[in-house]
Amino acid sequence: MDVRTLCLATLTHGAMSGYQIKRHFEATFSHFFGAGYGSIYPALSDLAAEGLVRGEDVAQDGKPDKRVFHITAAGDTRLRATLAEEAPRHKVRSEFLVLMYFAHLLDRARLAEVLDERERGIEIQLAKIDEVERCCAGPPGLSLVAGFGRATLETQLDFLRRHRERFLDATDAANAT
Amino acid sequence: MDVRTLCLATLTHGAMSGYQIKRHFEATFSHFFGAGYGSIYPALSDLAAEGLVRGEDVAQDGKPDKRVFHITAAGDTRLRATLAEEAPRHKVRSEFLVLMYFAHLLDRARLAEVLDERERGIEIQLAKIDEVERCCAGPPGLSLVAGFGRATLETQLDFLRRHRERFLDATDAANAT
DNA sequence: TCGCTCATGTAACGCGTTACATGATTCG
DNA sequence: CGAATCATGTAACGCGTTACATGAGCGA
Repeated sequence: MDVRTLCLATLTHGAMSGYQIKRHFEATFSHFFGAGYGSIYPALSDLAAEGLVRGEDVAQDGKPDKRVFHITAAGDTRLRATLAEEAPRHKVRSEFLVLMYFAHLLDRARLAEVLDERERGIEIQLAKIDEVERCCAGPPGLSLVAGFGRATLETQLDFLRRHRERFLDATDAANAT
Repeated sequence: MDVRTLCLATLTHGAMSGYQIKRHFEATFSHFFGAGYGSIYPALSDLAAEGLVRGEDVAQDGKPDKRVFHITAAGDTRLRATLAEEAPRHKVRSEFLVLMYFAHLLDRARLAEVLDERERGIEIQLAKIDEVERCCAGPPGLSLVAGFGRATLETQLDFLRRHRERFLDATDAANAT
């Protein structure tokens, strides 16, 4: 599944501009999917060229014009077909865990720094999840996905905190700073 | 951090061929990092060209020759410098969660299928983690990373099982099959 | 004999990331 | 006055994924 499909799906919530879609991505599923303008704008152009979405320029006062896209009937049909066929993947690519695996090649201060950074990252994502659940309406899947993310992140944060000393000691065995 | 660095780091465990490195990746951290031959072999060639590793052809009986690589002093220096500087990322890209978020666009049978598949995937990864912890020696980071992975995956599996009905019902609200 | 494992690579392709380019308005 | 927000895009680059090409043993 690519950014194109995700944009198409997002537009089932209502008409939006590329900028708004990006904001929505960040607020709603930044913890499991990321996309930048460099992916979103071209995706929207492609979708429009295929007739799956249609865009209209809207003038705003005090703000730049925006191009608001809405999904077409053809787009809806295509979207459902795509979601029904595609085998969904779940990929994790953690350079953080690679570093933890090779902790014995790091010094203690560096390890502590990396650990702190990861904890902060998790906390930020948890805060975003709390916020989106509190303030925004969404499809039924929203609370499920938020719950999944919260459970995952809380478990990881808890693990990092409880084993902090073990992590830091992984460095001392082979590497006396 | 790219596959090059990961290969370099892996060679600190001892000399290995590209094929063996791939096997090692799969056994040890398939749950948080993936790499195919198309990345590994070129990475090894590059590293050799830079003098960070050195490879020797070894004849085997009953099996094809292999090119065994070992890390050089320059490689070790570069590796430690790289690991000390780089800001490690932790990325998740889950098409599965995207699908769950848009569950209302799916029918119940499809949702059940997707859920089952994800559960199976998690079970496979958990089995791999158990195996690598039982049978293989490794650096101190191994048990930490394995524990992190197990905690994460068990939480997710538990969440999927406990909320299965809620997931399946997310489809019925808007979409009576 | 069929298919799997061991073994090494290349080449094209797809896709996302990053940087760049531009510009009005609002808030501190 | 400077920074942030709103707003849209392009272009190059990097990197991983996939498919392809080849080939000898071994176990069912």
